[in-house]
Amino acid sequence: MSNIPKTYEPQQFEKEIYAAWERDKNFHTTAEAQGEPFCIVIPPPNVTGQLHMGHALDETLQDILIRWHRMKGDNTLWMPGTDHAGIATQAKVEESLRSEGTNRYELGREKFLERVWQWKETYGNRISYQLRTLGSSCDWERERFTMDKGCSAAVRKVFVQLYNEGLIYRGRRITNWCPKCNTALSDIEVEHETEAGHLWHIRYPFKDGSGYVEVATTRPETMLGDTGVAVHPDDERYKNLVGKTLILPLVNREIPLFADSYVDKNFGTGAVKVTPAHDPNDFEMGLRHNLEQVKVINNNGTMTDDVGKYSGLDRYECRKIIVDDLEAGGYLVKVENHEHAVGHCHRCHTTIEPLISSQWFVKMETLAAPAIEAVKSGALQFVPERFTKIYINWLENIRDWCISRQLWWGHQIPAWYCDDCGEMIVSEFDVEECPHCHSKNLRREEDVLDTWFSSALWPFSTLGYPDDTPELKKFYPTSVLVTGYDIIFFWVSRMVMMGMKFRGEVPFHKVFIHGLVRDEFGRKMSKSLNNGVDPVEVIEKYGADSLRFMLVTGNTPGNDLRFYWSKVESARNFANKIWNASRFLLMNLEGFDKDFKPAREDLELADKWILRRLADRIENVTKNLERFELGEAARLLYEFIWFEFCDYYIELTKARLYGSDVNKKSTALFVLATVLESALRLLHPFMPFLTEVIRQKLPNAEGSIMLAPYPTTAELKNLIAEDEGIEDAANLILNTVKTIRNLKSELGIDSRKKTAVVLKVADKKILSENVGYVSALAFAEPITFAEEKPAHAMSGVIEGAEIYLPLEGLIDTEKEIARLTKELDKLRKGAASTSGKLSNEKFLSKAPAEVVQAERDKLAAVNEKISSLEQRIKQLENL
RNA sequence: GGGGUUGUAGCUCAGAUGGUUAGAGUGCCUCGUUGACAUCGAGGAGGUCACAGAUUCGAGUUCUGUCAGCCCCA
Repeated sequence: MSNIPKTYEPQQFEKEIYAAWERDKNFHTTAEAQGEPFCIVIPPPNVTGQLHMGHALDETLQDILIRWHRMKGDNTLWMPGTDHAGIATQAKVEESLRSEGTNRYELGREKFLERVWQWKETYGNRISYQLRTLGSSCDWERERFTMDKGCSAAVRKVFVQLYNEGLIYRGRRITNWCPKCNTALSDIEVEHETEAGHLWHIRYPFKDGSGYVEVATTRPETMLGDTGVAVHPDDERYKNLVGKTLILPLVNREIPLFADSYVDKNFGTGAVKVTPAHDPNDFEMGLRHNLEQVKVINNNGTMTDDVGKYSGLDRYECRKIIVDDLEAGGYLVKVENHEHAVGHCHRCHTTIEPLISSQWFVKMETLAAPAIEAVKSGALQFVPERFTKIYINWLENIRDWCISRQLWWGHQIPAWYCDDCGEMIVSEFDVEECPHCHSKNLRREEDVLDTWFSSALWPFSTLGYPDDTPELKKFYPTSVLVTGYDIIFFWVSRMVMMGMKFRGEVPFHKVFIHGLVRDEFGRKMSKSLNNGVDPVEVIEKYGADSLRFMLVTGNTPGNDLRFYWSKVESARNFANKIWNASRFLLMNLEGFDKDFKPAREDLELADKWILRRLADRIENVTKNLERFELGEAARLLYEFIWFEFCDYYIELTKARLYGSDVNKKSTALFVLATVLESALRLLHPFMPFLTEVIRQKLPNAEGSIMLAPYPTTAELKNLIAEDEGIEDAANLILNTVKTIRNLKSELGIDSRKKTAVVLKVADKKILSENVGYVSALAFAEPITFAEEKPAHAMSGVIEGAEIYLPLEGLIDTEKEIARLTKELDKLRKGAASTSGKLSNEKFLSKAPAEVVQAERDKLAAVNEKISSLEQRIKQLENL
């Protein structure tokens, strides 16, 4: 049996291990395979993007669930793939064109798309390969892309059906326009931020010269497009004035003063200028009151040609000049400071301009209803549950979804316009001839769909839809969706709506929500701050296992976490610990019989104890995995492996390993190997590489660990005896050890220096049978048993034993008395609180019997310790 | 304005369904390298669980309010 190198160097094996898994098709499954289906579809990363910490977290959580289920024996499928990310990808290619001194319009649509596909080919695989370095066990043979043939077919089919049912419509509406990205955006792609602005109060004179109305606005430049002034119908100040005509300053347009209950009487002057072409609320009012829509701002954020001297000015430049002109004309009453929410493009952060244009929309209300019901009925569950409310609240207040984008990279909308008869044809298949007038002068709609439209179909398009494939039958609905809370609206809700609509079932049963990975100061990692930590760099330095373990520990579902290099180091140290414990075992296994099986009666207390602890961990790790408490599961494994297995159990086997009794040595080795091997399997979903490498070296462990069964307590049935008292005995021994260590430290004795110990115990059985354990862990030798308290000695009292370090000459009696008195005070306080409870009638009558009994036991034990200490102190005082 | 969330050791965070002496990692202090590991071992200091009420025999945990931070929506 070969051993492993002295230090843990993940760089030496991670790539190789992954390649072997992939080569052996360990990630692949089929619809026909055995087992309960368990399926996760990956949240597709941007095809031309690169791995960031958010992906690393998302992937790690998914891979843990996937590997666990695969080991459990489920038919486990992790569907990988990437997203075409319309705006982001197009922006990158446009940027590269700009550096070449050209642009997409010069190139033309076809050539431009060729360039994007080229771009995708060049960078498109980078993200997939980076996911591999994390250890993600995706079924790569099934990798998909939102613009591949299948996904495109799904998009077309869905679009056409929704259109035919009247759920998709085209309309001239006011939409959020990004002047920089040069496209319309949906409502949720707009981020509102509070900005310090101004409120300009402007006089609008009546045509008949009978005075004026004062309006207040945050955007004076839009006044050029005003076609009315509105007041609240109940506003006494204006009641008699409604219906009169105003003259728009600077423009001299005649506009009506009208009443509409939308107006807030308490805001500004109670009179609001109405610009139907540049404000969504004004647009609605304009429709209600038949107001003209005068567009004064272009798509690129400059003023239109129809506004005289202001034409061509940038919108903010124009604002300044308008204000100056108003002031010069005597129209400006006052300017107030005013904070207000301003919409920004979530991609480029440019201030959004609401503009009227022809766009495509999805009618949401009928689609939202089943998606709400799915959650209310429990068919779909959020983990943690609190996100349910956010989801429902959003769906209940949903507005129609603007799905058209003025981009070229994406799914081009399957609609054609007949230039001869004006007919619009929406069709799943390309159209050559107008079905109405048979003209061939057809123009295809130039707009593409919002990227999220195709992502919304992801859970079934990747499984084969629109074809009715075996995979779709087997794996839909998928089991869990793992994603960040930031895309519940963008993605999760839309998948549920589309899933309900086109499959009649939820796309996934559970949505496991995680938070964001922040930098060490708690800031979002972002390009503009340049504070992102590259996971690839972390993997290169510390290994994927360490990164994964760091990401999953110390975190609860739905909460953000901070990235600290020290946390990665700590995870790496854990890996190193496992590595060295394994190395120790492998070293000792050399030359020993692999097939040795101990008889149950050969097992010592330590063996029984560690096997019990293992069984306990198997149970609790599994329970926490089931509850999606992955951090808690990881913590339990950390504690078990480091503290119980390494710090105690390994130390306790050394006497046998270095002794001459072959049977004893073999027994110890067997238990060591058994426990380590189980622990590796338990840990494998979290740290896949390390566990694989080590397990391959262990005897009786065949094949890849990722295909081995996940540990169950049933495996240990033959080893774990039902004898009572193991836990108590172990506690007595470990407490004795801790006390001796403590006393030695108090005396400044080197922890490894052998020291004589005297024990005074009522029941000698456990300690005398296992005195070797105490000796090994506490470096105590010789250990003797006494009936009397030795006079010159440091002492410690625990439940069931008194411990003495008889070190005449080293003991300062005064100090020792002081130390024991302090200890005594502490115990008395504890006893007082316990007996207080026990003398409380209400406690005795209302608390459950076992709680009362526990308190009684506690008091008895404390009292025993107290009297022992009191005697000891008296004894010392009489010296 | 509505909703959510967080407030526990110097720092970062765990603490299901109320009952532990409130834990871990990291940092700090003391000591320790001949037999797995200094990426380590032994010991230690460090907490009015934001604040105020309420419920309860019993509250870090439940409820109400206050304060502070963060997020989402309007």
